[in-house]
Amino acid sequence: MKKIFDAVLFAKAISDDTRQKIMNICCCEWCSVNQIVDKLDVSQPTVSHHLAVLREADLVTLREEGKQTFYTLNQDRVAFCCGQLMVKFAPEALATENLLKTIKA
Amino acid sequence: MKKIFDAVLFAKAISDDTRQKIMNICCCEWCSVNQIVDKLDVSQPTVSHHLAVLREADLVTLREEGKQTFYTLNQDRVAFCCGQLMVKFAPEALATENLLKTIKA
DNA sequence: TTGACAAATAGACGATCGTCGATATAATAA
DNA sequence: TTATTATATCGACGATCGTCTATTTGTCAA
Repeated sequence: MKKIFDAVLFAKAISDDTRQKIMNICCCEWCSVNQIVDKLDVSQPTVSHHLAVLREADLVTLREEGKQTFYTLNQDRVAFCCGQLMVKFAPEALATENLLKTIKA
Repeated sequence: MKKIFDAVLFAKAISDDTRQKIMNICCCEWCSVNQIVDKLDVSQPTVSHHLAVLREADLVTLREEGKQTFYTLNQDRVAFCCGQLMVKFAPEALATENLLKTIKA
């Protein structure tokens, strides 16, 4: 369980096209590994590998159910990481100030 | 001039430790290449290479002055890209809704 | 014009990464 | 039990990446 924010780890986790496709697929719903495989042009081991990377960055949540494992994107974590990026690399941008306001409010 | 947002290109650009260090160094000020080199433990060509990557993603702005070239982080671009990431990968998160509100306002 | 300095580019090398097929693990069904 | 299905792990391979040294390009000063 790595709660702490690591900007490089987060960036690396989302810096691959296949991984971003997986993130989109299970963005707003729970998907089994095979369901994800069916929607992509890569092998099942490749999908499992990418899910492991996303898991490592706490970007997906999983739920085991019998033989199957269902994944869904951890949207709150994504939003949190993006917010941290903004604070770190865009401290003077308007959008960042607004973001901080809504957090404090 | 690539104004369009490419989530993978952005993620790849910021997914390296040295590059993030450079981003921090020239976050809120203009720095020459040598000034950046002096604050890091890598060679000048390496810094130039990383600056080219950041330039490719429109994450830095440069100003040439005589022999020197000054770089500064494009904070607005960083904020924009992070916002796009949130819209794409955290559409249902509260922080994203707030972000969109402040943009429309 | 020559020399010094700043930055970019070229080419090479090792490390990391994305992908695969093969296999292991684990749960269910027959 | 045995067979089947779902997923994870292993080991290998080629591609990409980060770094270096050497060199080039461009600017200014003597």
